Amino acid sequence: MNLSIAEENHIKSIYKLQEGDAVVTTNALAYELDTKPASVTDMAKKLKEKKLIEYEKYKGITLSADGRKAALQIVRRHRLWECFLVEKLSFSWEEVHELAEELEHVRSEKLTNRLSEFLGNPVIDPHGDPIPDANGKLAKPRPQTSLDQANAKRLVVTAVTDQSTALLAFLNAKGIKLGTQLEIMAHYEYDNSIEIKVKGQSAITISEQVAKNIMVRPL
Amino acid sequence: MNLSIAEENHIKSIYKLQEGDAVVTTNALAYELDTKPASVTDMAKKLKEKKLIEYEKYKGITLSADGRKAALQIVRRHRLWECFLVEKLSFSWEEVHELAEELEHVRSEKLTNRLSEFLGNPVIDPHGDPIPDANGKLAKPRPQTSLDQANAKRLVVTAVTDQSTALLAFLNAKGIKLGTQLEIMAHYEYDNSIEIKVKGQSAITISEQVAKNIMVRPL
DNA sequence: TTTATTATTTAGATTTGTCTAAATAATATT
DNA sequence: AATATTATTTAGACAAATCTAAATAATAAA
Repeated sequence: MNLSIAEENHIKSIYKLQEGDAVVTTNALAYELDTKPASVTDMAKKLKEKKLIEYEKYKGITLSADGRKAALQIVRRHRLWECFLVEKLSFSWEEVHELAEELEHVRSEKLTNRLSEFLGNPVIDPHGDPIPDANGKLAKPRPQTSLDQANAKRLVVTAVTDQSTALLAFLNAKGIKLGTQLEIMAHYEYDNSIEIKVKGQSAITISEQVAKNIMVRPL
Repeated sequence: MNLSIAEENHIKSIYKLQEGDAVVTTNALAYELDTKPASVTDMAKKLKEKKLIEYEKYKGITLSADGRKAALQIVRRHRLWECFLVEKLSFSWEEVHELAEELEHVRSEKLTNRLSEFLGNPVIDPHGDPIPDANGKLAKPRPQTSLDQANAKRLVVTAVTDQSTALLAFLNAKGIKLGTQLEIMAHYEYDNSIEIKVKGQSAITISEQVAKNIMVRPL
């Protein structure tokens, strides 16, 4: 099955919005892809024709087994390129998403597998997201909670759920990245902000919104 | 100036066919791009509009200064990716062209420059072609002749002019690559075939057609 | 349960890049 | 120089991916 870039992008976004099994709505997908609902409807018909999604008028979209397989390949490529950019070309965390967005569309299995090997077959990308293997299998995620709900005192950053450039740049400025060790100093009930100490730095206070998007596990 | 993939491919092929200053014909370009002459005419109008080429009806095409600059950037990306694929991902000589053809369209200067740095700022690619630097400057090519016209006995392979998979696979099978040392044993007048000894191997005979596409310089 | 609101789809248009077939220009041949 | 051949362009069509505006379905509110 040879997918166009537009088709791949739709498949990938459906996968992202589905989060397991949820039905994806036309509007949500249009918003995610920065297009119009009418365009999504058009594409949905095409992808249904190709048996990559299940879709009935007005009933929303889910990936078929084939669609999920395709999505995992795209995600694999995306995350491997992110690793490459960060580890080999010294790009910072927040810069890599857009570039990986382009590189992911080079659909060569051989290239993908060689790249993976070159990187030491990593299983998580620089944002902490798991990288599907050549068969599309995801490493089972280690238990993690968002920082605002963590109860342990000493924690390690394992992922960031909002990958907007703004948040990633903020975290970068504060010296917070994957694997960074944190210590919770205080919770402020008033606005649910949290005071944390980043290992080797002085304490800072972060908003609830930021805390919600930082995933951690106990050290 | 933001070029589409189709526009970039046209620019690149014009650059390739121009070889310095020659005028490129509609038919030649169509053949090179595996499209139809009518399509080339359409694109020529568009590229002229964008001031990337000089073009008058029935008079053929040449690159403008801007067009040449754009072409050199594309060529730079293409050749850097070829280096990456061969040196870092252990692809063989003849496999990399198609992949680089896709990777070259990721138009990020930062990525290109970081990649170049990562590779040690190479000045020739795995086929022996020079890699333009960030300003589009080409290393001046060292004096070289095709193997069928060489007069020295002992030679080094510096480039291959026909990059068809067939030829590259042939050379690969015979253990001939960039930097390979050759010794000319005999010329056969009958069909202009040449007997050569590849360093460390027994002698082989190659056709005139092959010899014409292997560039060498005296050892 | 009507009515209002929101979500989704349809119909028809647009852009990009391509094509075929026909027309025209340039070049080669007699 | 007239004619034949080849190269190039034009005209009109098509597919992919998108859009806007209007129509319809689903859902929420009165």
